[in-house]
Amino acid sequence: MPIAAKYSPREVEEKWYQYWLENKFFHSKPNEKPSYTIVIPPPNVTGVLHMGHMLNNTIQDVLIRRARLKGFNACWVPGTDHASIATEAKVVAKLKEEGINKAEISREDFLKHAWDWTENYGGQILNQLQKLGASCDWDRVKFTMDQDLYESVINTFIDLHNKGKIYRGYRMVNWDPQAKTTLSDEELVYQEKQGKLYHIQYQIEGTEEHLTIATTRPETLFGDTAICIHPEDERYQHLKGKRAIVPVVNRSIPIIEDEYVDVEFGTGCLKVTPAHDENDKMLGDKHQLEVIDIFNDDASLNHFGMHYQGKDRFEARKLFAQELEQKGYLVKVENHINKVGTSERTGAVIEPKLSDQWFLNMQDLAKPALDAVLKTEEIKLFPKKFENTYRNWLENVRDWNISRQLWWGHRIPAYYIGEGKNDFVVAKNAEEALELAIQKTGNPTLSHADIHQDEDVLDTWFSSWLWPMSVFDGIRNPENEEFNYYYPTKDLVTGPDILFFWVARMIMAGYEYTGKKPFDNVYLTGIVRDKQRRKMSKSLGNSPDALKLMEEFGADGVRVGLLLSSAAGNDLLFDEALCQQGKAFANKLWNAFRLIQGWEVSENEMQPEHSKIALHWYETKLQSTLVEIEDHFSKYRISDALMATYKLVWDDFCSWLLEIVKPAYQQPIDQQTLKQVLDLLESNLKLLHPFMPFITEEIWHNIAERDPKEALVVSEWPIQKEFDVTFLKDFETTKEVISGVRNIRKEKNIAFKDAIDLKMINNEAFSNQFDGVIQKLCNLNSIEVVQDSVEGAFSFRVQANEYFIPMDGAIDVEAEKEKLQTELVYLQGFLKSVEKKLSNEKFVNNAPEKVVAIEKQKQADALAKIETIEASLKAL
RNA sequence: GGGCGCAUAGCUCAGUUGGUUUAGAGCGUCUGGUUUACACCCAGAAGGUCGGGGGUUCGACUCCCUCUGCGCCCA
Repeated sequence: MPIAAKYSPREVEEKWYQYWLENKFFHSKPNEKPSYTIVIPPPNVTGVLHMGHMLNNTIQDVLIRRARLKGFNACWVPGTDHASIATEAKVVAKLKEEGINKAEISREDFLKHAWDWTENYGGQILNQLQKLGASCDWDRVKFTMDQDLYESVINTFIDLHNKGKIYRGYRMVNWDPQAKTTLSDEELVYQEKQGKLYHIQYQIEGTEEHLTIATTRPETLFGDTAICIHPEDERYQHLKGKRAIVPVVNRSIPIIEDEYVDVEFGTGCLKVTPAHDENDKMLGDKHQLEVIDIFNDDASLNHFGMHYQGKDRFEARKLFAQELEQKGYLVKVENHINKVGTSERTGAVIEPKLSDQWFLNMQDLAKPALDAVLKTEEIKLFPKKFENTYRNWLENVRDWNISRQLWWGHRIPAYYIGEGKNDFVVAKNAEEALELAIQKTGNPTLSHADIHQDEDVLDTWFSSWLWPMSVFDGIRNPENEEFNYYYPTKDLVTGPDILFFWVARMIMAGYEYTGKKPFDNVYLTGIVRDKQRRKMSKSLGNSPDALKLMEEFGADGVRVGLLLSSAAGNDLLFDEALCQQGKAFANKLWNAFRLIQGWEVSENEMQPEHSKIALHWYETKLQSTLVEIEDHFSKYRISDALMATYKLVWDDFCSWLLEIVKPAYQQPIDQQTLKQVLDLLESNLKLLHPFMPFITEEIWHNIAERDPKEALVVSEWPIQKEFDVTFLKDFETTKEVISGVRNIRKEKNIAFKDAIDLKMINNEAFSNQFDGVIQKLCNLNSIEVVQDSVEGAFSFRVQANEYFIPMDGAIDVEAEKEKLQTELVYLQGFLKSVEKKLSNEKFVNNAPEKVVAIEKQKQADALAKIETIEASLKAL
């Protein structure tokens, strides 16, 4: 049956993915084999597949498919996370479009909408991963809000609370006034903004004197409760112990002294607003200042803002500055660039705000996580350079604010009984909470109506940090068979941007709950950027449509394209040309198969010598590449592993082996050679399968009819055998000879179809084992060993050997001489550098013997070559 | 402001404890080629004083210092 000259991925990919699914090849159950587990970094339910996912999941698929071939029980657990902030924002926006206001519906109704949304869009990204070829165990799909995972999160909260690690604190948090929720430090984006520095006069109480402060936020003046000066500031000694009057507000506030004040900045007088600035809060605590919160939840001013009540903070700033100016309090205004924290999700400027939040004490949790990576190296980061970043964060770790003022997520299992700070219990459900509440208060008449659950939910990371455990139900049932079998997992593949939010915290949770690491290796991928090094983003519109890419280049082509340029930890500059390269490679492989498949077989034909030795060579080459690939994989150098395979298949298999064994036009091939070539092709397919799963499976089944249990996806990785390095080297020399002939043919315009003769002076005593190969690839009548230079011939040299191609017609003696001269000059330069080393006594005495021997060998080789060239020059 | 990292061919990157390297790969560029597997191809070639300066060493792309330019993380 003739097959198409061009490989067309579309139907092939669809067909084989279905086949793999039908035969449950991706499904894993515990068995006697060693496990190889990867849990997917759960993409969030709002997402669609983008280039980052493509890269990340291609790498995971390569690892898991290779593990499967290597005889592990490979299990890749897919799933998604609920992304409370992002999802809630999307649902709120969608409801708004439908004319529904979140504030006007119940929590229950809102959650119904959120679940609808999740069911409609949440699985989308997983379907797209299938197009990429991801060999996840789809029977194991998990979602962070599934009942079992939900319970795991709640149990963890209760446990950590009982251990005293979770506490309720009144703290300054990053408040997003648009989403009306708290953000973690990690969800902030600092942006430089052009602002102004306002210099404002405060009257000193009981005098006609003034002091001047400088502030970027005049509107917070309504919350001022002190002025602070540096105790040693010469300029302000007279202010000590006095009080100042807040302009317009007319409140009297103390002037305090603290070394915290930077005398160089602004005027050296600092206004202190403990409710609205982290540093001011610290000063406030130290000096027992009053705390005046002047903002509503949406960052408009409350009644403390007097006549600005209800006005937004930015509008109030503008208007208040005008009022201060009119009333003569504003001394001057300077331009000032400051870094402002904004919300990663909504873009709103963050308002520091004091509020009641839940915190997790990180001190004890951090210790084992730090040791595991840096001391015992139980967990390895690839590339290693991220260890410093990791250390830096963990050594300066701060308590984790785990509450979010949202509805979509795991609701905090705290139930309040009264108004007091400690009037609450933490329990699994309302029933248990009531019991505990009765115990705690000693009041048996309490009913459900008397307790109410915290309105807030937990940070999404508080569920994903359990992911490697909770997907196997390891939190609720730590002794279950699956958890024991699959955990610890093997590799985690993710981006360095979530090293802290997620990776470090998973490690903490792992040690806290199992005493074991959650994974052995963490592979941190680069960020996919465009050719101009810009991050791919929706707003820039520079991200290609992943699905369209796969349509254009095939999933295999895109996978190869992404991997080719993704050295571990380096950002990947994405260029469609790379996918084109991947596609071309698929086509090359396809055509190699077409060639082999098209051969007529002759049962009588004997195997030619050149085929026999070439096959032996390729077997050896494959073995040496196997070692190389293994080494690359052990260091997570996936792109190098791919490149080694790429060159093996394209250069060694297609360009060398197939050209050698290829029968003459319309001639049949002998059975033995065909069989061996097919075997080797099959080995190639195994090596390629992790990178290009679809086309390899397609060719695999075209080679022979096979049962599902013989499918490539579940076959076996080639066995590593001993191999002869010298033999490989000899072939490399042979290639040089062939190149030499080809060069002469090209330079002298000798058509390939014209057979020529080759004569050689065999100074190096090369074996003639590859003569048949040279003869075939160069179209030679004969190869003859001679003692002296051949006159009237073109010549070239390989090492100290000299080769001649006798040709009728004039030889350009001058050109030959010039060529030889160039070679000679280079060799003499080389020789000189070697001899310089060897004549240096210190080198000879100090360098290891082996190194000296190498230099001596270089010297001898160079001398032999020079001799050859000089002889040739003389002969001319 | 504190910390970390990077700088090698036009581009993207290798170069593993200093010594088989007057430096490698892929892509791109250039030259030639339809020899029926593949022009998504074949055969070749050119291209780098390893960011600048200094030092250690018999020997430095590799180690140290410094300058310059980029990047990242934290505050």
